[in-house]
Amino acid sequence: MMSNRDLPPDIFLIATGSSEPIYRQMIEQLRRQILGGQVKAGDAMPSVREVATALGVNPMTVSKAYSLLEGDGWLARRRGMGMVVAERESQFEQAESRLELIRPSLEKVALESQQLKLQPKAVVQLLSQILKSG
Amino acid sequence: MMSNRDLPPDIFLIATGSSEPIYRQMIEQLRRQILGGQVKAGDAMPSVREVATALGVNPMTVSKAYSLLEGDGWLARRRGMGMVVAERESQFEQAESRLELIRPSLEKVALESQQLKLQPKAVVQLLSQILKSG
Amino acid sequence: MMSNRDLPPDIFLIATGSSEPIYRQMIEQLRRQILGGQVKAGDAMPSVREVATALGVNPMTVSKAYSLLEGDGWLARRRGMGMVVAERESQFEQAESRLELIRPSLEKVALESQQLKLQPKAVVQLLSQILKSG
Amino acid sequence: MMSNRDLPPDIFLIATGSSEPIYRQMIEQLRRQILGGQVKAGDAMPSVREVATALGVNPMTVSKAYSLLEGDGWLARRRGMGMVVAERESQFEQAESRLELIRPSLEKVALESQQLKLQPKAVVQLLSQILKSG
DNA sequence: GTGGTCTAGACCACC
DNA sequence: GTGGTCTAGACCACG
Repeated sequence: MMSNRDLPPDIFLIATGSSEPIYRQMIEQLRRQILGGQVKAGDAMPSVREVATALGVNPMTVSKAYSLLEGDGWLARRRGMGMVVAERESQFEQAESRLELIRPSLEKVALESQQLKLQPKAVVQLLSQILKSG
Repeated sequence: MMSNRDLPPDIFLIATGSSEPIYRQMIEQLRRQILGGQVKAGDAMPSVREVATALGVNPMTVSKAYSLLEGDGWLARRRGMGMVVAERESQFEQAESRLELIRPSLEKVALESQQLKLQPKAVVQLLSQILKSG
Repeated sequence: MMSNRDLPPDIFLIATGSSEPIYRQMIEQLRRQILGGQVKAGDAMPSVREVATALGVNPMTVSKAYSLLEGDGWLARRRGMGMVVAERESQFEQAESRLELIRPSLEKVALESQQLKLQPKAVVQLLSQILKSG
Repeated sequence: MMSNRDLPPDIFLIATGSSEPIYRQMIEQLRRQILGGQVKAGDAMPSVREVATALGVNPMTVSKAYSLLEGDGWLARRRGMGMVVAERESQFEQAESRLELIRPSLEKVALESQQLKLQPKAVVQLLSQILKSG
């Protein structure tokens, strides 16, 4: 099934203070929103200029993010008509595969917990609480 | 209570592939090991040169990590005799305070989970499993 | 000798994925078909609208290709009756001249072969094979 | 086997007149030189600034080429020490695989030949001649 | 010294 | 209107 919505520029939430580059934040956010199903294949991305003014960043920064997303097959260019979310082999859409994508962050948590000598139970409880409140 | 062990160079585990700077990895790891109690006040740090060769990184990188750790009061310089883990006010040693140090990593997990539309329960289970196996 | 066929819209084969602009692909293809004799002076071109819908491209793109072909004397406009393939001085119709038109593509092949350190013989054989199978 | 030469800036030959973007020319050239064996894994790339001044282009243009090559696994970053040609799974190093890389250009030749109604034999001969003279 | 990021502004090709 | 490319120049992080 193919979606054809026009996505608004505010699909991106940029933390200008973060040390993570703006274009990287955009890439990661869109990837997760595609994998999470909030954004679907066929959806029309907001134009580079639109996003740039909405976020208050340079158009080239947005363009860089779009280009890299295109290079990795997440977006497709429609010449002279902007970009759309690309059709993807659905292998990653499975819930199990998505769960695997969170593993690296969880392993980071595990390493830090161990070095802080924290009780596993306490860490798990804190995560549960954060997940519920979010 | 004062410890006087000579710490080995392999207290540091560096992921050269990671995007996190090497000196930052070293800082965070030592901090957590001090807070976790694996490394104690009075322990003698391995020399810059020793660590550099063991890890295969630039001595200046190790030196930078040591200097920053000294600047934050985690290490103390003993003239001509290398560095030792510093005495600290025990405020951070409480388990509750240590638990707070893991919160940022957990919040990152929460954000990613939400964007991947993962079941909180599944994420929590996966973390439990990783914590047990580690 | 003057031909008066109505050419079908599928004389154009467009690779939308290619980096070469659509209008450029159309121009090159028609030029080669005229030079190769598949398309003859007097043949009636399909209308802009016809081609656009058949190929799924923007009518303006087709129109641009037609205009440029007209500007170079490959097509002629008959008021109110669409475009026809123009009469040309036959200088290019000679086989030797046509052969020269393939030279740039061959030189590209030669450069790539050299950088890939391929055996000239192997490249020539592969081309022979492709030409036979096509 | 690992090479450790310092590559000169003139491994790149840029046609500023070409419609192909500079950074793309650089990417394609380096890829072919790696596949052809002229440039080997472990070779140190000339610095961005060095290449930029040698070619008379903007450092960001060179940087873009390097970044994309890194993203595709052709180059590896050594933090603070420049870039090196990356180790690759040797699957592409086989002569047969390299030969396949020339196929798209040959198919383009075949299409053009057909539309120009050229004799396959004449095309093959012309290619042979160009390959010998190059 | 190295590469990375971002900005500002210009120009181009395509539709 | 769309995205792509390039320049010039600044600043930063890393080693």
